[in-house]
Amino acid sequence: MTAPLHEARPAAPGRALPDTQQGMRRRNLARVMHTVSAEGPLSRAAVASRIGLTRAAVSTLVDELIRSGLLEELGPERPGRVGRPGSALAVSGRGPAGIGAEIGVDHLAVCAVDLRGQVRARAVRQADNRDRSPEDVTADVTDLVRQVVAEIEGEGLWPAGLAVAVPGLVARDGRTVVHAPNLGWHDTDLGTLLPAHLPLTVDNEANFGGLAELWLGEAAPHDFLHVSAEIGIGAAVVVDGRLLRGTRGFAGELGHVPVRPDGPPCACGGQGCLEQYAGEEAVLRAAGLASAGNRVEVLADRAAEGEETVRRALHDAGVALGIALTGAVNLLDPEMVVLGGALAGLAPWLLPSLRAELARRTAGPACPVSVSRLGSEGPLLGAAHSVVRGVLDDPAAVPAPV
Amino acid sequence: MTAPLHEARPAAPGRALPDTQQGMRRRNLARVMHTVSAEGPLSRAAVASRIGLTRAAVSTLVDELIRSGLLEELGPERPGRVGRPGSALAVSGRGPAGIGAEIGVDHLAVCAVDLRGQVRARAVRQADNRDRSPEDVTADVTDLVRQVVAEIEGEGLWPAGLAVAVPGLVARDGRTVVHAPNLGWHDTDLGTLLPAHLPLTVDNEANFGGLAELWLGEAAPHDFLHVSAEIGIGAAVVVDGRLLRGTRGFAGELGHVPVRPDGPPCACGGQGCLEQYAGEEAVLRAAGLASAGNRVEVLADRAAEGEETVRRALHDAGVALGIALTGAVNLLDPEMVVLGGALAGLAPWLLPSLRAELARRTAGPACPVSVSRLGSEGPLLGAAHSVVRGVLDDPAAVPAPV
DNA sequence: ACTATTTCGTCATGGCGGTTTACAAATTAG
DNA sequence: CTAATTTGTAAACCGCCATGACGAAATAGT
Repeated sequence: MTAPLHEARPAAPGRALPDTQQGMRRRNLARVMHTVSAEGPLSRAAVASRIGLTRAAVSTLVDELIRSGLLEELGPERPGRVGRPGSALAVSGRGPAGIGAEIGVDHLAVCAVDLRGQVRARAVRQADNRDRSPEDVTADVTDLVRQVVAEIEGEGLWPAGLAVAVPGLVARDGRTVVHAPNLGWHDTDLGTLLPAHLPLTVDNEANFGGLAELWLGEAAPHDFLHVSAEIGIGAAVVVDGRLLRGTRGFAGELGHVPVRPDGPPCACGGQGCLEQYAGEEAVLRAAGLASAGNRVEVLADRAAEGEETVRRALHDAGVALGIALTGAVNLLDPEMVVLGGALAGLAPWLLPSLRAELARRTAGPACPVSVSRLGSEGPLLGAAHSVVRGVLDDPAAVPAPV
Repeated sequence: MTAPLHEARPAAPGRALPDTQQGMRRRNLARVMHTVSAEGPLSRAAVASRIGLTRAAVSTLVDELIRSGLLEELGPERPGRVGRPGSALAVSGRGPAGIGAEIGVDHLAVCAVDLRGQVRARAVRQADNRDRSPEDVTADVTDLVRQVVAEIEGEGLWPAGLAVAVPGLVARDGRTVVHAPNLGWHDTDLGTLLPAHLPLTVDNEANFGGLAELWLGEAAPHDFLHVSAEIGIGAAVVVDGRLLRGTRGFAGELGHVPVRPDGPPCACGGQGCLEQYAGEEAVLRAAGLASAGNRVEVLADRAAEGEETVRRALHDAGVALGIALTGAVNLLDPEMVVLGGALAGLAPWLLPSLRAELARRTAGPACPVSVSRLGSEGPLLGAAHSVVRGVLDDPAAVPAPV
């Protein structure tokens, strides 16, 4: 069946379904799953009042979901209030699981997440993937996926799909890596390289990081800008709970927003792009650490040690980020800005100047800036969860356990 | 019933309706209306195949819509093909109409648009509204609305709602003008000042201009940035056919995107905002026309006459716009950028430098920039049409003709 | 001209989905 | 121990779309 499902862009549950009775049924199944998933164990009556259907209707929906193994009956609730206690329903800890994978420049990671959102298995492999061929790298990924799948199958779980986060631009087809400079990949169709028996989604790691923040973040606002800097500087734009992808899938390229129009030239053809001031390479150079193969982690260490050059470099990067974000905030009026990925670790030294710059340039209250607690785990978790969301969004489309 | 309807943000027809049979019916009514409205006269069978329902189902839907006066039967189609010819259905030229109003700094305008999208009546009043009290201005608007309504009532039309475009920031409640510098209005609730018997929507004129482009524009893409400059420089961000409003309703403030971070100070608290380079006042000053009460029209005249200072001023404004738009395009990856409002008239002198700047700073093909043919009519038409869209989006909610 | 074919619109029937109503079960309040 | 409250389910009902059959109105072929 490999129903197209979601393409990692759920959040508007099943709007594609036809407006027929069957479509209605499917949407209502989805609403039950979402409600139970989001608000913990709930009785049928509680679900009914939340989604606006009658108890009787919810009963039949729940029966169907229990029969397909997506929901579980936990037994009677603790009374507390007057009246017959309900029977608590929870999302099943067995059944379909989402497989997430991350292809980083120096590591590969795969994990499995069940419908409850728990990570049930993971596998990591350190390797310098710069300039390795896509074939080699995907072979390793396939290997890790196999390990993880074998591990969860012992626990009554089976893979419902695979989502892969890559450090680069991905076409809107959700399969093709258009350009991944740090890997040296161009127009690479991962659909032909990865296991064909699993529904596949490929997306930018910044996008998956943003989705992770949307689904798992503490503040978890509905409209925000998630900024991360692994390769270049990417932003995930979340509007009304949906990820903004852009016509070609290239939205969120914060790294090439002009900060000083007469600044140093950039590979993109422009001048004074944000990346020239706050990109990994630029900051390392400004901090005097460009020589060795140093990476972001080193910056945090040196800054913590109080090294003045490093602190100044990060301060300046914060200013540049503040300028670029002022533009973005004026354009999008988000609820907040979240710093994720490598930027989260550098936040203590970036935030003061960043916040100051943003506040200075804004009339009225400035847009709040917070730091993601997911850190570098974001993209991997977001990928795995996107598969899970796909199941919640259309439970009826889940293929049989076999 | 004054159902909340739409708040001028339709496009995702009726997603608010409950997933029950009645909601399904209402959504299907809406789909029939949209289809007939968008694709001209159509037979029941043609509608059925387009929206994926059976002919029988569409028949009952159409019957209901004809009974409520929203659809009309035009009679048998010209045969042409084999088989019995269908009976052409069209949106009714009588019935509910949308009333749009525009409050400009130097004029008021009101118009009525029928379900077919035709302008059926209009009324304009020239008046300098700077620093007139909201009470006085809205009294005039109410007067014009009354004129227009009287005019259309003779033709079997009746007003289904009023939408007002204002030159300023509007809160998300769709009634309150938070800040309209050129009018001198602050936190003004128009809901208490305008006729209470009509469902009211208030929005930024840039937003309505963008919606007009979406609904009436030639290219009519689904994802674009509509830039206009009446007061300040505003942009309407349209994503996936929906207007992006932002958390507080302040999205699209392109005028305060930093262009040169160390540039001249701006009233917003920032420095080097786009408005300091491409805003009306800035351009007039650079063109040496600041002294008199000159406005945008004068610029176009002088530029057409070949006046060098004016041309240089517009060239420079184009460069600044190009820089700001580079940031926006990188962030949003729109299908295109559309210049509207006063900018449309100045396009011949702005476009060359704007396009060059955008192309220079973009890797790969640059985002196309086009000029709206709606010009200064955009906001008014967008407002009126937003009411019409509201009717198409939920035909069942239309109150009785009385 | 006449028949076969195609397509349109409608009607009767049926299935499906949620609602309504009623009721037994399980708890608290008094 | 009774009254009140809440839960979950079953039976009857209603609304909505699908199905299948039909007459109507056009074309295509002989």
